[in-house]
Amino acid sequence: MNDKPLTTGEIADYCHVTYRAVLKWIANGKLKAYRTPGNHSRVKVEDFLNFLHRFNMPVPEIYRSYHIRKKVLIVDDDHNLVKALIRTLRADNKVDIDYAYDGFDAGRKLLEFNPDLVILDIRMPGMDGYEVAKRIKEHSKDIDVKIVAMSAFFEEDGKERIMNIGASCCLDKPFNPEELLGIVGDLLKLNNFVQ
Amino acid sequence: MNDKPLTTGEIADYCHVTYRAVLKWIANGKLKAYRTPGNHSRVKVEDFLNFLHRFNMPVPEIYRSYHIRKKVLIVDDDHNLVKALIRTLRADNKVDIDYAYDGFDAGRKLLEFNPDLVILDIRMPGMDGYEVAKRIKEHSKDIDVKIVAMSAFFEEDGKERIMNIGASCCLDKPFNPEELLGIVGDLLKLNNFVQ
DNA sequence: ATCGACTAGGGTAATTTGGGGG
DNA sequence: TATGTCCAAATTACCCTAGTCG
Repeated sequence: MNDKPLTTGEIADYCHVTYRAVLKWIANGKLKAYRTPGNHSRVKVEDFLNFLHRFNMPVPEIYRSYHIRKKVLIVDDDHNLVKALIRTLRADNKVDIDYAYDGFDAGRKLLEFNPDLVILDIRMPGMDGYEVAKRIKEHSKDIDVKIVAMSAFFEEDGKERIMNIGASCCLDKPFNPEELLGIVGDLLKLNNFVQ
Repeated sequence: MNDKPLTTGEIADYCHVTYRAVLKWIANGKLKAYRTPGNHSRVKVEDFLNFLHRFNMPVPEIYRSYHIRKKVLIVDDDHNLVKALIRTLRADNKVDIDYAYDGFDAGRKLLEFNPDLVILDIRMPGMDGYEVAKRIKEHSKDIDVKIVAMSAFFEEDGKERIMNIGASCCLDKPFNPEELLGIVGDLLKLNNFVQ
């Protein structure tokens, strides 16, 4: 499979427009791209496919079977629990994983790692989980990053509150591996290989 | 062969109307289209030809020999059987395939994938196969989506009932690959070109 | 370093969209 | 109800030259 970054011309061909239009898409932020030192644009296959998906555009034949490997970010201060989560997800081998032990790293990795789903501990020392969830949702207005809220103890209106912010579901600690994999697979639609 | 998506202007020329009329066709759902990020419409050749056929409009010279690839949707909760069906159909390589494991996805993909034929398991947990068949037929009043009913066990009046709803035929599980390919090829007239 | 092919960017033309009203 | 026409705003296409890529 070819995962070589695309030039504006190639994208123009795939989308049946001129490269001039593609440049505009990049310029106004609709299509994410980086630049070579010589100021030419390159687009990662992943970004291109996300773009196509967001605008309901047809996927080129060559990329039909390209499986975008989804990314999961784990945010929890409990190192052992993070390791357990990683073990569970890694055994399934369907997602790429990164983690953060505190709010700062969580914010950094949100941009750097650019996850599709965040497993978020609501109760962490020195960090308001609800606030973090809100930031994630703000950051991802048109990307739709899923949030799976976790906690050993939800205050009485906690679950409702976090769901209102935009979490997809709440899980109690300790977590059930099967349940977790089911939820993650479901949210990321990991079992569809067609289209 | 040219399979580049069409603009409203090109379609207007082919159909001898103004592009304004084409836009209306798209707006009221008669002609399926997608949009560029800049909100311009593009129509896949396949959708254009379906449209022409449905309204008995003449096919432009250039597309006379264009072969529309038919689409088959498999609806069954048995993952292994779905895989077996996909293998069988894929080996024949005459149709595009998608599948759904439950009623929700079946409904979604009916609209999204827009199949020409549905292979439908009548007996699925949490879903009334007859009801699903009825919905498919309602949805496709002027598209005529074919239904191939499948079941490991038809109740005594089951076959009659599903045929009355509009299924084209009934198959027992396990299925016979040759028979399936024969039926699918027959129903979709896979050896004909666009007239 | 040279070459052919491609890309960036500006300016301008052509096309598309949406609304409103024949 | 469907289509043709007029309008302004937006998007895309086409022209050019300079610069980059491989």
